[in-house]
Amino acid sequence: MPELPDVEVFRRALQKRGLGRVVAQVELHDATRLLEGLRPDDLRRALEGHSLSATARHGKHLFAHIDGNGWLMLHFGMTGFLSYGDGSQVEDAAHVHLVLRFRDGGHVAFNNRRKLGRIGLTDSPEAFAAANDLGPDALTLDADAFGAALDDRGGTIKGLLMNQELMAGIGNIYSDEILFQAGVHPKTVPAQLDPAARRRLFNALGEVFRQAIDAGADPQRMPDTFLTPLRRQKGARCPYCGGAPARLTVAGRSAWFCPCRQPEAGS
DNA sequence: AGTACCACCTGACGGC
DNA sequence: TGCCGTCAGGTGGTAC
Repeated sequence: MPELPDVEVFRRALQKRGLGRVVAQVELHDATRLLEGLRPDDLRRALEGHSLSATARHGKHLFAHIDGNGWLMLHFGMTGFLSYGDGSQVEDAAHVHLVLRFRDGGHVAFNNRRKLGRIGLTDSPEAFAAANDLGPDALTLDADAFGAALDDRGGTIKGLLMNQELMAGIGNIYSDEILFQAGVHPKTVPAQLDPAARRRLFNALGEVFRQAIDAGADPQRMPDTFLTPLRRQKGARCPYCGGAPARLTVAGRSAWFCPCRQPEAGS
């Protein structure tokens, strides 16, 4: 799930349900891999007795400000999400690796089935982004900065969009959706895209993310012009031209696209 | 600079 | 039903 829109939906939920609540207890389960260097005690010391006082997001990373004590960082990998409860009972506990139990009796749980996510502490989201070579959040780019990011770039536009050092937040699913809406083939060489195509991509990025966030990042609630809900669906048809979506491997990932809406450059 | 492949994990799904 | 291969929305290392 977790690309920029998904994480933004998680952030809004945390903002609504976590803000101002005091963490009484930090519970870790089989979380060594997720902590990576951080000791369980560091996390407990940072959080216990403190309230969550703000939320932030940079690309696919979610941050929660710990009142007077730095920031908690969560990265969701391919399978992570947050769940909430008013009581002590944690849903799907087998895949929950971190629980923040609030003083008021409720909790928030970090569910991460495949354990490909990360839990960390940082001085600030900005410091974290800088230390981890993350480019600007994809939703904060303006058209000029986006266009310039394509200059002198080889490889594929799909690979470029997913490069977190250039812009943070776009992953496999949404790179396909942005390319589909913009009518650009995933293997196009970035430097060869003309200004009009760059403008279409920039606009598609903003529109796709805005609409996906509005849909709660749930494919079933996305506009019927979206390709995302049609992935891997037998007999699916392109909502624009009726053609059959196809699959290719691009930049090592599975790319879905519409061959008639997104013709290969030069063809 | 960019890609290919492997690794990390735990499933879900399709074919036989 | 069971077994097996393949694939999965992320990222990091290494090799080319």
